Amino acid sequence: MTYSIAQAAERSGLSIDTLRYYERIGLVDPPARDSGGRRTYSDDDLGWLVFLTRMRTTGMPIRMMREYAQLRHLGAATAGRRKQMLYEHRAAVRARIAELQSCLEVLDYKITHYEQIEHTFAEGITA
Amino acid sequence: MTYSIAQAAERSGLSIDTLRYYERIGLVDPPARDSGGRRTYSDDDLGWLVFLTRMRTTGMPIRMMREYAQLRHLGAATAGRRKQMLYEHRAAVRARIAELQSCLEVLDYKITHYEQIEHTFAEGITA
DNA sequence: GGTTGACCTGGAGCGCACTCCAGCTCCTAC
DNA sequence: GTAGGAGCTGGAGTGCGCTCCAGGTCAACC
Repeated sequence: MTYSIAQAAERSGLSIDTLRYYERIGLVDPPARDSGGRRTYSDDDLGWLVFLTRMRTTGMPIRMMREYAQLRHLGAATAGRRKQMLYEHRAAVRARIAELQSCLEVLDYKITHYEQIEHTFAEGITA
Repeated sequence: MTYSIAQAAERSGLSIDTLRYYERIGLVDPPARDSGGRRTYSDDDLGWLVFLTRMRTTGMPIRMMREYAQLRHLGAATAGRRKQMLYEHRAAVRARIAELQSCLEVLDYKITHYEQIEHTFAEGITA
């Protein structure tokens, strides 16, 4: 099964421009081309794109994804280093979640504060 | 208690340049100045800066913080709208956390995959 | 009174991750 | 055979959030 760039964009959640951009900067291998010179993405290509979008979502910088892609290119010998990268990134994502949760508490506190003001104000009116 | 810009930077976690930048774009009110024309931040100023850094950490865009700052300036009458903004932002933060957690699962899966490869490889050697 | 160091201003520059554009080719359908 | 639409390329432009810089002022210490 192969996909046009439009289909690949739709399935990966990236824009067509972004797909070409990722190819240009070496984040994805150049896909096959049809007789007319158009890109045809394979299921493997799609899988990689989806993985990339997941990593982007977690805030992995492009330069890191590129490094990962290059290691992947070098084959099984680099599996250890790739695993190490994922370990480290996982730790970063966990830290980020913790950070967000801590800020969430501040938000909750602030919102409670606003609700108290409203409450006080309502009492003032009925009193 | 007042603070120099360097002290305010240290306590808020923002850089000196960022403090001046925030002032320039209307995110913080211009602080008082000493006889030599230097900024002197009050405890209130500091409190606002800390709140801003929390919101920035959660990914609130600067334009939204500016809107919030402007509403705050208009006084108690805008409290409802500010609360509404915080509600919406809280929902966004929660969604973001959920998204990160879902990507974390992908990461876990991928890492497990690498560990399995290593395991298989180790067996191959000892066999 | 000279040097040092913190701070000032306006404005330019930067890194990131896209996003858009002009001008072209190619296939398809009528 | 031509009109339309998808895709192609190289390169320029964008938005965000800072960050840096030159050239100056000011206060304090020696």
